[in-house]
Amino acid sequence: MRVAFKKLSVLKLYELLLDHYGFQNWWPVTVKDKEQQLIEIVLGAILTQNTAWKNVEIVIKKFVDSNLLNIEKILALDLRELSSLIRRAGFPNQKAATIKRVFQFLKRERVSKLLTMDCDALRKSFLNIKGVGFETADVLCLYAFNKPCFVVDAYTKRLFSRLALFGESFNYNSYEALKLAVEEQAKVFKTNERVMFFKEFHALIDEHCKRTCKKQPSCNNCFLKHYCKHYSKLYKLKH
DNA sequence: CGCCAGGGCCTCA
DNA sequence: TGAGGCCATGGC
Repeated sequence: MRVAFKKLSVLKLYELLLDHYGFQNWWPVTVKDKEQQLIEIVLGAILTQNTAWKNVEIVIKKFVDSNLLNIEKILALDLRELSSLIRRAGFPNQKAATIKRVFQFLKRERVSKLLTMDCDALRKSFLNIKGVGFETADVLCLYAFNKPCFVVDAYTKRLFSRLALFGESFNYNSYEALKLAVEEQAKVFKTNERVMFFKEFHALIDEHCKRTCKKQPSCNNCFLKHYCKHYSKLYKLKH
């Protein structure tokens, strides 16, 4: 017996995920005010670094309840206060320092100006901030500043690698290579559609990996198994 | 109790 | 330039 292994394209994968899980509407925010939403997203992006979102939510709620979603108010906290406030999200010392640096940057450069910048320039300026790596920079560009910017994370690497989405010799460990490959495929969209596509695609990938394509994957229940190189290899081993 | 979570930095080869 | 140690807390 052979497994029917069908190769997926990026856009086909997106369609399948969207059909299966529905619209995710990321990034999740809890406040209504647009300026505060941007601050909530920036905070969440830093707090969620290698941390379960559940813990981030609890910390964000503290900021909301204390009316702290404000650049000046966050900058007015000293490092020790900030660190203790975010303790539950892990790495409190590192993240407190990063939050300070990012909000100092937002204050100095002005959010209104940053919103008018193109994605590449904005991304580069975020990457200059210590504590902001590729993923966080891309999350800020895409979700906080609505720039057309695909976010790669550990889930993306894992899923694409298992699917062999770009073939078996592709370097799925390379952040930039994965990002560029997806952005290349997204050129068929207009800018606004592209932003929405990147937001949803990233959210859907994370949803699928949390539920099914875990470190120890639940391949038997996976609706993508017939498209998956990983599953087809498992299947061959068993038969 | 051990593993892992919506990473990033530093070091060292 | 990539692998490995470290940062910290909480859920399961």
